[in-house]
Amino acid sequence: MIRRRIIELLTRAANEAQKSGKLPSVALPEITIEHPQNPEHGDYASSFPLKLARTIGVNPLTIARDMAGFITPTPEIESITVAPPGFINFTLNNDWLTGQVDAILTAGESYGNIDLGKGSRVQVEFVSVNPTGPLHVGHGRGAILGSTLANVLAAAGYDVEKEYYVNDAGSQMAAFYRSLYARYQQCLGADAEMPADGYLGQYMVDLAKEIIAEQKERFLSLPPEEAIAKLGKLGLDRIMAQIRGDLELLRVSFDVWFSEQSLYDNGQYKKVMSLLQKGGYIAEKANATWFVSTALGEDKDNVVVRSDGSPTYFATDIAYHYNKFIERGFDKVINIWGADHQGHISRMKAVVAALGIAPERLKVIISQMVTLRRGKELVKISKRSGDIITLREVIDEVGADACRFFFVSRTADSQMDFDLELAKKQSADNPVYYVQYAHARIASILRLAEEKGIDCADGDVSLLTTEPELTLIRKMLLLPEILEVVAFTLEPHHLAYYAQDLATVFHSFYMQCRVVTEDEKMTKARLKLVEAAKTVLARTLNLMGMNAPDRM
RNA sequence: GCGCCUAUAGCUCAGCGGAUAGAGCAUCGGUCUUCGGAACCGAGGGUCGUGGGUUCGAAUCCCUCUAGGCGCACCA
Repeated sequence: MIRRRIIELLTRAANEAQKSGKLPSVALPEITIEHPQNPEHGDYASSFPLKLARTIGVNPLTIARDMAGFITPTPEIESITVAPPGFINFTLNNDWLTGQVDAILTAGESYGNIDLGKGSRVQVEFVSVNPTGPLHVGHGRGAILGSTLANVLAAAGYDVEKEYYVNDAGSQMAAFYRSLYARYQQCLGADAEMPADGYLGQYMVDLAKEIIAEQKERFLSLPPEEAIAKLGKLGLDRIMAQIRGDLELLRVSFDVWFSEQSLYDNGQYKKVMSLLQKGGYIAEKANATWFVSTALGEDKDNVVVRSDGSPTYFATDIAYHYNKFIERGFDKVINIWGADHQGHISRMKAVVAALGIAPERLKVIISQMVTLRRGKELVKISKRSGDIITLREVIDEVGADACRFFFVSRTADSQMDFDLELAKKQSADNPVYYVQYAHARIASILRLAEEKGIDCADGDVSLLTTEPELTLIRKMLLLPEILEVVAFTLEPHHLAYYAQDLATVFHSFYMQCRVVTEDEKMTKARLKLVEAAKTVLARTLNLMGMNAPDRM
């Protein structure tokens, strides 16, 4: 990656300058470069001399000049200039730039890949919704965030596993089972009351009816406890199938579906509890068992086992993270949670620390709330109240591509409105079509060339010298940098902005440069360029889990 | 009361401590009509919520305040 190359050159120059005595031997600040907004300042610029000036008290412009003298010329770089008050600017060489078109074509679908992760193992756990009902838009946001992030991390050289944690144990599931039993009885004309903490949505009635259609009234005669258990299992399977189906529609897939219950069945829960006990992190208070978070700087302790003997959600999450880090040995674990889990972060970090794991290895991304609207009308999303618009309905209305793009283009930490009316009405203006259109346009050009029997394999890319052509190449070269940023910050929205930028630059090129003309040599060169652009666009769309259509 | 998130153009949002704060939509005005017009080019529009501070330099970092959201369970 050219960005890395330039940073290396600067680092070496700084070291050489120190050796020669032009710069004092002090600890150097980190060398950073950026893309100047003004093209006259080149492709890359470093303000390193300005930063160093502070610590050593030398005129930044002098530092810049001294350092520039130590930068060894390379084929990639056309010129290195020094600009006040102390910038070092780099301009890329045109021959090198055009040569990158061939490089992109050679790389093909792997173009953009970098080796940031060096094969280290990362788990991305996301969605992990309790199987008590259908998914809603908020879950969709987490799903798209997680799957896009996983795609990018894989491209950045990490060994990625995607996981869905199935909460098939615990009190909320118990409430779900009891609700299902009540609806089942009611649908068969029996007298039954919904539990106070029950799930009141219409989908529970539908679920009961589905089960009745298949299983008839056979559970009616069983003792309630047994009926609840058996019905519950059937209900759980059906809801999980529905969730999987919804996620598939969004092109979200998982490598592992991890069962909460298995933590008990496999003894992980017991193991981790005795570990924490030995570490002195467990205390008995008021008839319950507590994790002593206060020993690790937390505000308060947290219950792990209730006074009735049942473990809390926090208890299984402790076992789960023990399993992730210790049993399965992930180097890094990324959890994507909804905003309502914010308060859970610090105590989970405390747990991880108590298990002797560096807390930085656990990254939690909080995706803020999505409010759903139809025009001005707010639609409440609550599984219990029952008045829900499901994720599936939203996908049906706006389509998976638009849905994905819409969610991925906003940072996780700001709340967003999802206006169904607007999403539908403006779907033709949706940026997703703008980007996909660029791809389809290129495909169309390539079809034309094929019809004419033009083979561009021997095309000479050095003919690509005009501004629109070089601008397009420059933009294509940014993809690896974008992947680096996304993998580092865990903020996939940069990808969506890049996709739009790339499409814009292509459309602009298209307007100014005709590809297929009487000029055979130029035609072949531009066909190569356009094919490379198609490669980069497709890769970008695919990383976002979107289609790159040849026709629309 | 405490913790976390947010506040940037009319609207929806980008913005990595750096050189003139950007994009889409909307508005206004152009291009064009031989590779797909679902396109391109241009213009207007901003005291970056408030008030301080750090810095050669702050939308960006620190503090105050205001407004909105989410948490602060022996729910998950």
